[in-house]
Amino acid sequence: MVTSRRGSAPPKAAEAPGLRERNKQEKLERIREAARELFASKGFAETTTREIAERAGVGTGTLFLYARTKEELLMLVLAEKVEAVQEERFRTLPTRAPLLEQLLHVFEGFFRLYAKDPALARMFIREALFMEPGPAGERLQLERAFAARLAGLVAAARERGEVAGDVDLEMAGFNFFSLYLTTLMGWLSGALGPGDSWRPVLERSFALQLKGLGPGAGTSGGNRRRRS
Amino acid sequence: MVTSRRGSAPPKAAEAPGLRERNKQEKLERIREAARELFASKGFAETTTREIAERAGVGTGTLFLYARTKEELLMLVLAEKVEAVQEERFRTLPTRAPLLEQLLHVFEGFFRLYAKDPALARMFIREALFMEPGPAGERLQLERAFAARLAGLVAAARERGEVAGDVDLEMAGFNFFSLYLTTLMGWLSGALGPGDSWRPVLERSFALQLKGLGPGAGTSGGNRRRRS
DNA sequence: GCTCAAAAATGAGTATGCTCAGAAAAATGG
DNA sequence: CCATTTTTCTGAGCATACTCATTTTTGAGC
Repeated sequence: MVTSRRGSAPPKAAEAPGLRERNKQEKLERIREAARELFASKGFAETTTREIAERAGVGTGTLFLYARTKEELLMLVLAEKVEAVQEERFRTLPTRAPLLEQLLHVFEGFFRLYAKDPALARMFIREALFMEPGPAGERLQLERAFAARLAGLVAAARERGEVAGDVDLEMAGFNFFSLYLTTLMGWLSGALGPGDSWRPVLERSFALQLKGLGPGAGTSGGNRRRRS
Repeated sequence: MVTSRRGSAPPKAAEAPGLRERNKQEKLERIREAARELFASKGFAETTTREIAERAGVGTGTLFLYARTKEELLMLVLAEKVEAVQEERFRTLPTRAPLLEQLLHVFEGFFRLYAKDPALARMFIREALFMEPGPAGERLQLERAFAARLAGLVAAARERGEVAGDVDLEMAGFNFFSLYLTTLMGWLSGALGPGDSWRPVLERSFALQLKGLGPGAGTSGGNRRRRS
């Protein structure tokens, strides 16, 4: 038998970290942390990749083994948090509340996250929307999965009788996602007026999607106005 | 009075080209043309600013007096065309057709334009959405103006009785713009399946916005289904 | 025409994202 | 324990977007 100096942990196939893999994970974490700190303190454009490498204690070239571009470093930093927020929001969903309220509950999480550093968030959204898909088409998967979850909310609302039986669930999910995304971009660009709140805008946008434009609809939202 | 050598054209305040202004316009046009040709033949990333400068017959530094960044060169090339398409589409609007048809008429123009070079179009949309506003906030103005025109279409439809009297016109314009934008981005990213058509997607998305989700709505689109 | 101030153009220089040939480190095998 | 192969790391170097001190051009007053 080969002498293994620290015999305590023979590598098992199922969960064999292996020195190599462990080092890689550690390095990735150091890079992530360095990027997070620098982006937060100096901003994205003002941070150089060399700084990040130095702070993470790796060579400048090494950085680009873990992220193909500077923008991917930003993804590394934020994608994690976005996913966490998504999970948390669906976990704490008020399952008995009306659809509109549920949707606002979900999206509020994202707005709150992005509010912490709107400039950085803006860069992140820009990248998330337009990044070239890697070997696997990761980027699209995430959006699709999210739209599907929204469709799930609509499906549940249909069960409750809040929604007509013949609506296309996938399309409904897509539409809500779309309205959210555009509102978010406008908000991050300061187009809603500086410091203005996203909430009433998103709420009215969603309400209009729920109610529709047709003259047949009418009373769903509450206040109707006189025809001129 | 000052001696003006070619006395035929004393500079008038209203429309005084002036040698300076004329040269500037000419140079801008040369730059625009050079950028257009190179972007079209080699792609955006593969084209260097030096190439554009050389082809336009100006110094490399001069380029950045006319466009602050390489991306603004792309705006220079495409914004013009987008505006032209917008005008043309509203001019040829089928004023008696239903709202859905009118909307598709307008947006078809954009999709057709972008279809000529989807990769370039993608870069353009990316820039148009996320460019820092210059001294004046040009970028936002354009989108607002466009959304306002859409709101105008909805207003006209309301006159015709196609749309309920109590809908928020501005919000309706915003929602249609939003649905268009997201569909466009998905299409340009190839998320609708490669070579797939944008039309049915956009049509269904708009139809859902017109009809709404509520169980009260029903008959607007035509075919209604029984509740299960 | 000549002089001079203002505007515009220039291209050598700078900063920085990213590459790649070679070095170092880890696994593998005897 | 050493030899060999495979994987990972590295930083000098490259490409190129953009800057800025200097030069050139324009137009007005005399």
